[in-house]
Amino acid sequence: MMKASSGSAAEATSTGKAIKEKKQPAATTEKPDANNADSMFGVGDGALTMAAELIAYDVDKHAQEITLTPEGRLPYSALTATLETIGNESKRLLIVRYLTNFFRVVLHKCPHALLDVLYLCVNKVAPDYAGLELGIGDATLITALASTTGKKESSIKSQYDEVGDLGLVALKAKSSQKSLGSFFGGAASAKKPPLTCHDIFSAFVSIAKEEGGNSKSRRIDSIRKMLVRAQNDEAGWIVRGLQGKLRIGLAENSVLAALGQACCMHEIDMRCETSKITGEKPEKLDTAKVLMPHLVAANEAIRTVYSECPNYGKIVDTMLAPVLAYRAWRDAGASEPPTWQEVPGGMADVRRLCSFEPGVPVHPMLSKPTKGVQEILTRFNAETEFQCEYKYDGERTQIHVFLQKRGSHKRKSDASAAAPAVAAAAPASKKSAAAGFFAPRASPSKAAAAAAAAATTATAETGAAASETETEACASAAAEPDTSATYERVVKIYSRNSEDMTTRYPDVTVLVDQFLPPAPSAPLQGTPDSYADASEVDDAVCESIVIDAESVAFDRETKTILPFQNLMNRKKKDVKLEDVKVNVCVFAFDILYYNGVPLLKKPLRERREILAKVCKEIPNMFQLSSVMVSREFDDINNFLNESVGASTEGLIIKTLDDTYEPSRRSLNWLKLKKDYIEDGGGEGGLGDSVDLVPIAAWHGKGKRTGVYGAYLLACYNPETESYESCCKIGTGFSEEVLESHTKALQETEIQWSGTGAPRSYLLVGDMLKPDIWLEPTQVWEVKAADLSLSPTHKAAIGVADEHRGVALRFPRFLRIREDKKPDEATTNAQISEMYWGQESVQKKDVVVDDEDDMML
DNA sequence: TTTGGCTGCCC
DNA sequence: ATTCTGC
DNA sequence: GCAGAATGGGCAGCCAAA
Repeated sequence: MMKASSGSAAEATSTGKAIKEKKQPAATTEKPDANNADSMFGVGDGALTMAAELIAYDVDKHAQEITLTPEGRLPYSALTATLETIGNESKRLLIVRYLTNFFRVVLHKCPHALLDVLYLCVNKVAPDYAGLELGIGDATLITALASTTGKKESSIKSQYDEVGDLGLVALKAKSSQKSLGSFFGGAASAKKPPLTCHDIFSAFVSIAKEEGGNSKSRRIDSIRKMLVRAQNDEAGWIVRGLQGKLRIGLAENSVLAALGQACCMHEIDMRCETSKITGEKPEKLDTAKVLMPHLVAANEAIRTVYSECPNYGKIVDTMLAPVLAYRAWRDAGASEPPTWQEVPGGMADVRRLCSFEPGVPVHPMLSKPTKGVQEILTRFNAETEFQCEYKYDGERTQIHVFLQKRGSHKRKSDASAAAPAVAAAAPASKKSAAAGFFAPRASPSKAAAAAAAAATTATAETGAAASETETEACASAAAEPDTSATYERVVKIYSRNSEDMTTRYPDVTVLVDQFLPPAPSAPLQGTPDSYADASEVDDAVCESIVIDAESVAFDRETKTILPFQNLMNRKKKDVKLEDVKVNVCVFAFDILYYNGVPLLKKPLRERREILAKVCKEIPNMFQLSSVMVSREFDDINNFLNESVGASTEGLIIKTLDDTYEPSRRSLNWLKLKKDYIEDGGGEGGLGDSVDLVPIAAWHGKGKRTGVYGAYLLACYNPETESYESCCKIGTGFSEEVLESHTKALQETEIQWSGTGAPRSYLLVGDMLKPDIWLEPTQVWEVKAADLSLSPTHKAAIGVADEHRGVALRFPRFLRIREDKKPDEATTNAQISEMYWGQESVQKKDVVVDDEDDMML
């Protein structure tokens, strides 16, 4: 697995293979599993095999093949070897199994490296809500590679175009330099100690934290240092890691599956090991059939935990607490009786200790597209009740409100790392603490305290960088009422991708006090674990709440919804209430938490009822989303039309009995937009379909290497007989179509090495720098959701707007219009009309209207 | 001081 | 965002 | 039907070059 290839060419090919290749149509022995989603969770056919293979895997043997550094660090090469193996595999079950077994080895050999490894696998540097990002893109990497190898940036770029993978470019550059015995990876580096996972992750974190003057060059220096120390194929993985995409068919969901299974297996292994000491007889889990339910449960647990507590540091600390306690006990010579089993944590406790709390964003429910009203009706049988709801075109906003001790703001790194230990020492039932009676605290034994310390140390060593910027959930303050303290209600706002947007919405933050019941002066006593129904919900006082909503740019004068673009014009950093120029109306559509009670497992029907009960609508500022319940085709169709008339995108369809548990199915809602509808008939407003001409192209990357990955499209201006750029397009192509387009259009390439467009009849903004230019020959039918005034594109410039052209939003390829010549493409005038014809765009100035008429 | 490239993050 | 693809 | 990986327009913020 870790065979070091000596030849540089072999190294290059090695990573090259990690790009998924098209599967040969050759006979496969394994039949495709129709129900593969389930087998991912360990329920299908392949799952038994998976379990059996996990049992058969000799963790200890593989652990011995890895040599830790003298400091006890895990070599980076151990990870890259696994990534390499995964990259050569396309079966998801196998990918997950490889990673699972690697995690098991890490847990066995070097548990404190798990967090580093996890972060490197998911290509993150901190939890999403911590607001720490690498700040490295392709351009920076190209500069870094050029400076490391002494090559020109243009040469790196053209190699990138050719091989479609910057990681591969790094490897090639390295090997060519190696033969010259210079810069990177020369003889000198052979003496250096190997890179460790900790080295790489720490470097990533420090790159992310770099800011201010010369920060770019400092980042590049860091990258160069890593690349110089890299051996074999490591440079490729470093580069891919910095790109933020490993591109080996392994992303967050698979990593979570592997984490769950690995922890499950490790606990089983550990129980076997310790049973010899304690004399206990562990449950036999040595057959696939017996093991499988445990794997399924572990999978489910980790998925749920991560969706409610998206913080790997906290999860790992919690999972490892008993393990580390055991090791501490074992390493201490086992003179005292074992108490590590009392340490809370591991699979048994992780759900409880890492559960949903205000202050940490939950993964939001998402929706998937449907083709029309009929599809919705056929999808739901007659018993399934559902609601239709406007789909507002704004920004997803998850609003958290919770009580916090005054002045306790954010906890610092030490508290963050220690959080699991603190949580562990707290009573299991929140209720007993909140009730204010004598809280039976499990007074932590010596070993438990030691374990807590060990867990903290592990994080401090390996994960401090990540933890430091993490904001802890502060709602736990409510569990320990402090009579001397005063409390304030804190508001946090998170985006669809769990980014902290609080500072962007001072207006929404202030709004909270207007639509919510007043805050209690101290934490509520005796809050229930759950509500039997909405009537039990206290709407007199609101201590805490989490609301799911869409914030939409709103004109309070005309009381109309403004286009998405207006919302994006708002300032984003350090926004003061007075700075707000573009007003917002918050359309709330769900409630996930109220006064200490999680509502995720309540059906939508009840959540909606509670939401309506506790939130007071403030017209044009805070409203509940428009909802309609009916299963009549005409009703739904009318509601869809009405929604479009109200400047929204369409409808979201939600079943009334479903819960809010994104770990189970994050795409449980359906969306219905006009432009999804496959009409067949005329274009008549059912989404915008236009016929445009490809006039330039870009080389594809990754799985599109070797074909053009994106094209520049233009509309036709009959007056000037020129083509005006309207959008780029990069989706809607099957692989076959990508091939044929490349083949056909390569013939029409215009040789050109100058700047700007090669022909006067190609009107394209300076910002766009296509790889190649094309003579206008084809017409493509393209679908879009919307049109917008563009800073980059030129379509209908001087017609739709004096200075700006029109561009398409969400463009996708439909088909070639064989029947049309380029000069029969959609015209600039038509594009202008379509732009101004949109509901959300009001033409206020009648004079402009007249001018348009005169021009025609 | 202004401009423009790059990046991340909304959709 | 949308779309395609392998499993 | 999931998960992953291709790709879109366009905004503010940041930093470096002009």
